[in-house]
Amino acid sequence: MDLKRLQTFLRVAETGSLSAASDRLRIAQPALSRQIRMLEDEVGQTLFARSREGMALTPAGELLQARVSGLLRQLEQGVEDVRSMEDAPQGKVAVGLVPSAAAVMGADFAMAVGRAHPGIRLNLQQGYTSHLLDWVHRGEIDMALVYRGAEQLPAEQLVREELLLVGPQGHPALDGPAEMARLEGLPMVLPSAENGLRLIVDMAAERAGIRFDVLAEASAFQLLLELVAEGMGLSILPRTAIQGMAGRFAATGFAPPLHRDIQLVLSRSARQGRAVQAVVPLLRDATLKALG
Amino acid sequence: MDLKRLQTFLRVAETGSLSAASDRLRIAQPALSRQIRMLEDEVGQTLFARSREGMALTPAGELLQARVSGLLRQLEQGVEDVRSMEDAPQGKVAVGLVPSAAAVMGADFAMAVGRAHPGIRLNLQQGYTSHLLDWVHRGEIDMALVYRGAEQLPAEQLVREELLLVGPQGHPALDGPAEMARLEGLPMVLPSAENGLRLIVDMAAERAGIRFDVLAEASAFQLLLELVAEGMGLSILPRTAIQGMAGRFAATGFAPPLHRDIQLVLSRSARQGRAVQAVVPLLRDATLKALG
DNA sequence: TCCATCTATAAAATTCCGGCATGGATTGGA
DNA sequence: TCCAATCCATGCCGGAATTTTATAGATGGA
Repeated sequence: MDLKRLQTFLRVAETGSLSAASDRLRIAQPALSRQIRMLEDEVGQTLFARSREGMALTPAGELLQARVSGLLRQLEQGVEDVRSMEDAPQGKVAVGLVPSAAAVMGADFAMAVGRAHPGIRLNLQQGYTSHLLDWVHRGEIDMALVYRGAEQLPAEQLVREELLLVGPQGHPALDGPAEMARLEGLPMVLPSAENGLRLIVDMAAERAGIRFDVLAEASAFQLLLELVAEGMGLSILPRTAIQGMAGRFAATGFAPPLHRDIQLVLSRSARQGRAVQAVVPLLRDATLKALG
Repeated sequence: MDLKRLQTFLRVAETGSLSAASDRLRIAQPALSRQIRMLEDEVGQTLFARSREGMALTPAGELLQARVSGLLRQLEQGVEDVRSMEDAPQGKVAVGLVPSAAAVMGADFAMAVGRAHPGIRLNLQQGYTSHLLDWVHRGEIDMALVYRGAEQLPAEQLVREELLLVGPQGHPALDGPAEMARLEGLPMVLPSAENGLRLIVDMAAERAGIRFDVLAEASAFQLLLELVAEGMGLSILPRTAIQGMAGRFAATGFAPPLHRDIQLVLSRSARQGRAVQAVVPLLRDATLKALG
């Protein structure tokens, strides 16, 4: 097994073509062709389906990619840790954030890492909870901020955000604590389905045995707030989303309260790597500062 | 980073000398010398302390070994899985067993694996719970049978063994359920301290606020039983240890019952690897058959 | 002191790999 | 229908990297 071969395999797999990978790797295309061929011989499987459009992974290729790519990252990082043993931590650290977290605190977090550990190159991935958990599990990324932890991975509870019913000033439904059951049929503007928040809201609605009248969906909270301000309907959003908006909106908590948990999950490598360990407290701090 | 370099590094590290490794790898010694040198340059650390006795790992070397060896195993196995995609599962699977489990079921288990999956090469490691958990954690082995699971790893409860107070026929303490508090000062022969069982017994004694009068310790249950038969003292052993000995000994359970749990812990790679997945049910069956 | 046992170094031989030129296949457009 | 463009594959060559062979250097024990 040659490591370089595996790396070129991964590169070709992600670019989807020999010629494209050849540009990025600054290696002539025939060389890559031969590398892939040799890897295929070694493995005894066809890894790519060749076509006019380039190279597409076969099932065997996908399996190899899934099994190998995380391990290579960890290997690199392990060597990097040894290299910078008595210096400041160095190397690449990959962190996954759910979109809302990325928007609220991504930049601050990245700056904090750059300031505290100039030797660490941060790789920020954005994705939904389920994908992020999968990546952490496979070692593609070292840690992630997600909305509900996995049972199989150790998760650390960081923040519990309360979700509020938001509407224009003076709306009758916002008088006192909100009850889910009384929202039956009310016009709503809600986060769209790919948002983890929506899942929580829908589940709560189902539990209360009601259905919303969802007039609009949007993934950006900003947009939702504008729709609410226009009087289109009510929304359900985390408290942080309407911070600094006092006066333009009214909001009230639910009874019983509705909330979403933000958890930090670490990959196996995260408990070993020095660079990763250096980043963890910064991520924790940034999260608490932005959302706590 | 070259993979071959890392592998020779590991080999040299475990043999402790260039010349010994050169024999095993069928590679001339100067080649190894150069490989190590280049790895050291690459990492920027001295990995071995050279002496007339051979090569001893420096702290940096130990770190590298710890970080890298598990990953390489998993990498090999990943490639092997792709290679044998549509065939029967193949490759090496490393399993750790606590000594007592190894003695009771090790052979049966190994035979079952060989019978069901001829392509799988089984690597059986024996060790104490704490070591095994560490190895699983670092990916050195794929799974282990241990006495208490780790919090950080998903563990599956397999068997709960009841521990019995064992003594010669007619001993007064064996009349009815035993109570820990009444064993104060009684002469005992117990498993020695490296045995996981002893830890449980000691903790129970401490909880009851008593101390045994430990006349003898032994790690082999067989030996302990002989001492008990000689009338040297009482012992505390799992029920399976005295199976088929009815007539020679009397035994009674504790109130409240004392037991030890046998758990199966899987490494991260175990949830991906095909070969590993094929072995898991066999290990489970063998355990239940021998101890359940 | 001499031998045995390590690792390190130097030079020759070999193997491996990347680059260039080119071929073959497929598709889109004139 | 034919040409051009865009893929990947193959053959050959030169250079880099690695292994082998041979040997030196160091060190502790008979």
